[in-house]
Amino acid sequence: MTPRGKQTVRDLRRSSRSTLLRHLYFHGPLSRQELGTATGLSAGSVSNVTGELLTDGLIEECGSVESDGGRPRILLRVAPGQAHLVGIDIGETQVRVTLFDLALTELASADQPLLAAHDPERVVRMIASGLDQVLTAAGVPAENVLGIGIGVPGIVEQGTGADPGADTVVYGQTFGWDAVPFGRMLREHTPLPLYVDNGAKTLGQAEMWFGAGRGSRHAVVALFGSGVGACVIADGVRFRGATSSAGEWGHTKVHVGGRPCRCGSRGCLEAYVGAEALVERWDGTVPGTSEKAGLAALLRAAEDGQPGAVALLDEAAELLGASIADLVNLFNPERIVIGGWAGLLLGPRLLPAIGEAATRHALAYPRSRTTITLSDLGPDAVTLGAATLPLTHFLDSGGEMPDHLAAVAAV
Amino acid sequence: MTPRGKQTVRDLRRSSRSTLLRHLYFHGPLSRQELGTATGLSAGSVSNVTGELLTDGLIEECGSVESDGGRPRILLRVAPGQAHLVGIDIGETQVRVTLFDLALTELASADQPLLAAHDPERVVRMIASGLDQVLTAAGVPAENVLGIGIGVPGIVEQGTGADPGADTVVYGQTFGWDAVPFGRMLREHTPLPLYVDNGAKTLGQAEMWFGAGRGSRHAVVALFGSGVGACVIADGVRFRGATSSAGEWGHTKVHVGGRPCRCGSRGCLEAYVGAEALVERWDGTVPGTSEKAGLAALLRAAEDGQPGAVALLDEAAELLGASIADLVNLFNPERIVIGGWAGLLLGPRLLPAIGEAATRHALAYPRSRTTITLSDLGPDAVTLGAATLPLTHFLDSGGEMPDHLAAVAAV
DNA sequence: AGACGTTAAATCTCGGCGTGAAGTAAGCAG
DNA sequence: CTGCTTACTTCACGCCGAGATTTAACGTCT
Repeated sequence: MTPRGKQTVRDLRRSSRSTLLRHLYFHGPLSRQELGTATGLSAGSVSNVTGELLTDGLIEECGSVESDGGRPRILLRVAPGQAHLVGIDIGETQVRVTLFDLALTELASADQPLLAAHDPERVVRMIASGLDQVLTAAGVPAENVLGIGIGVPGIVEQGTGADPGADTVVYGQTFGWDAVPFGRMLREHTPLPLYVDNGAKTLGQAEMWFGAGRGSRHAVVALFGSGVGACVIADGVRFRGATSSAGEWGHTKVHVGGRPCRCGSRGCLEAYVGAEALVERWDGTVPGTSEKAGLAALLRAAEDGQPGAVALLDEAAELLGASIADLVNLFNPERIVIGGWAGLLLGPRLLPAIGEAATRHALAYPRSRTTITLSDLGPDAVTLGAATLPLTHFLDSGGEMPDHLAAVAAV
Repeated sequence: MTPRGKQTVRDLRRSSRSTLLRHLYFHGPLSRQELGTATGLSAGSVSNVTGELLTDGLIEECGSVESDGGRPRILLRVAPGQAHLVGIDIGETQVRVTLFDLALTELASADQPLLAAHDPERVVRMIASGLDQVLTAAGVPAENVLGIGIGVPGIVEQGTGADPGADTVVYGQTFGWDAVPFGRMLREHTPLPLYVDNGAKTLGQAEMWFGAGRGSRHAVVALFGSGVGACVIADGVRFRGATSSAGEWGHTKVHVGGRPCRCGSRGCLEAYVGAEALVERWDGTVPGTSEKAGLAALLRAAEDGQPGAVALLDEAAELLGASIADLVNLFNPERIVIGGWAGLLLGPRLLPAIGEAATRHALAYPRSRTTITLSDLGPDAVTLGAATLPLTHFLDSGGEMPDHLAAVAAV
């Protein structure tokens, strides 16, 4: 059933390198000693592997800590400037390209407005020029970039071949993208490794690494914006499903046959509590026109005690709670994180009611093992999460520098 | 984020053994040659490892196939009688204990009726006596049994220690079991390795190994009986969630605030389409009394064109389709298998309508990648699926014979 | 200052692994 | 019986991690 590939003795080394690199990355500077006890590797192997990583320049010594009378421990850490990462957020209104170092501190950013036209070719050109901008701004040569992570709207079908990023196909209903060969188009502009995923999913990744999901292995990051989405993490890994489209929470039904939804079905969660739907139901605004202002107005009205607004938000909390209860029943997560701009805006007011509704609607046992919290990440989380895609690959491979260097040089 | 443990060079051998054993198990008799090309191992290693497995008695030679003029290929297969497995189904009305050989052919079975009293202590004693019965009936010594897989109703919290099966705790609302230390109680009667899981989940396992889920890596087995449950398989592995209770599909909402459900919430799927609910809505029968007959009567009435019955079944198909659409959106499976006794009974009539409703309610892209089929397993699938639990462990470990032999001998 | 104890890290030996090449076994055709 | 083809086995090699041993780097005590 689960055919794990064969392994040679060299894979052991890769695995050791990966384990040590990962541990150093997430648990700060550590001595070889601590590294050994933490990872279970013998002191000899730690010495051996760290020596290799040191000569590769992937890690570096950084000070020492005295030990009770003996030789001091030398601390090791991942060398942050040895390699770089690019995270890209293709949003509804702009394309944002950010360059990070290995420690994911931001080095340079380039925003480009994306008004009416969402022509794929145009977006790709904007990415290419943004890439140029951030690299020259930070003075980082392209061959130092481990890879480019991109968060796009819509469903992303991952490639499977030797260059999977270049085979990525995007189905973005909001952009009118239907089976756009996004990876292939990008590949014509850059030889760097490409990692494309849904923007909500990269946001979820950021939340798991640096936000409210930190420390949990099973979580659902619920994203509440114009639409509603979710990113499911199972056992520390994003749940993708057969074609990477798992987690489309917004079109789960809360009232079968109820309000019509833009997806063509009726009674979807999004048709009730998506920001677009809420604003429309509140003041009849035409969809798409300044949702953020409309939602803020709805929130102010509710805080002023206006009955219609209060009722609308109460209903939203009830439905969100019930639908979160579905997530609890189906995924049994340790934690549910509510994010997205609408979630951040309404969260402080709605969270207690949502939690209470979830308790009423979910099975008692899994609900008791779940906490529901608000996201605590800023607006740049999508690019950050996108950058974790190549970073994950880097750590998994034990710090393998991609062999695109030659390709970059050749271009 | 994903700390994979360290590995020593000996783990390689375990991995190779597991790969070969697995491949032989699922892809029938094969020659060493074919085994090598299929698994990617070199011919030398295949010879080496198969030699080891042969002397361990785990595999055996079985005939040969001529090759075009050259030395004939010697076929290898897993030795079916070398070890045995026990699968147990704790149902609403009986406890069934079945002994299998390694090829999962049934050797002996013992049924014991379980009427009103579902006292855990009594159930454990019935298991112990059933175990004795099947072992003596088949003449298999206890130390030949690799382990005991048990499907129980309710939520199962897996243990984590050195003897995880013995730390299993069961929360079975239908049986009135609240945090029953089921594993510990069983451990007092047998030293054999224990593997406990929810009965619906073991049924799902059986479906994936031998039923309609065969060949898919991402699937949802939807179980439709008195209640409604599901078993989610992601990438060939059962999706457990944080506390093994993932997949509680029956209490997802189809109409928030709708019909009251026995779980305490309202509008759950189970409150509309569970067999108990259907029968009650059809003829007002008190819950629990001969649901199967009631459901069959409902089906006959619908086939006779009785409007109430037709409407009820049409609504059930619509709701099931909508809720299956939720599963498609959230889990993005390749296949959805509808099983359970009620599913088998109503399936032939409802399947077209369910599929059509699912298409209307799910997102187009993931829906187009999913097929919805009926289960094709018999009523003994729960024990079969339960037996796959120790079998999976056996294959994963590369054919490790548990060291409980000493313990068995000592008892 | 120098010897000593203590702890950290490097080095070395050892058994074990899978690969790939070379060698052997087992059938068939002429 | 010879030669050919194919299946399998054996073996040298490079590499791995564990564990023991050695070296390094400090504080402290005399």
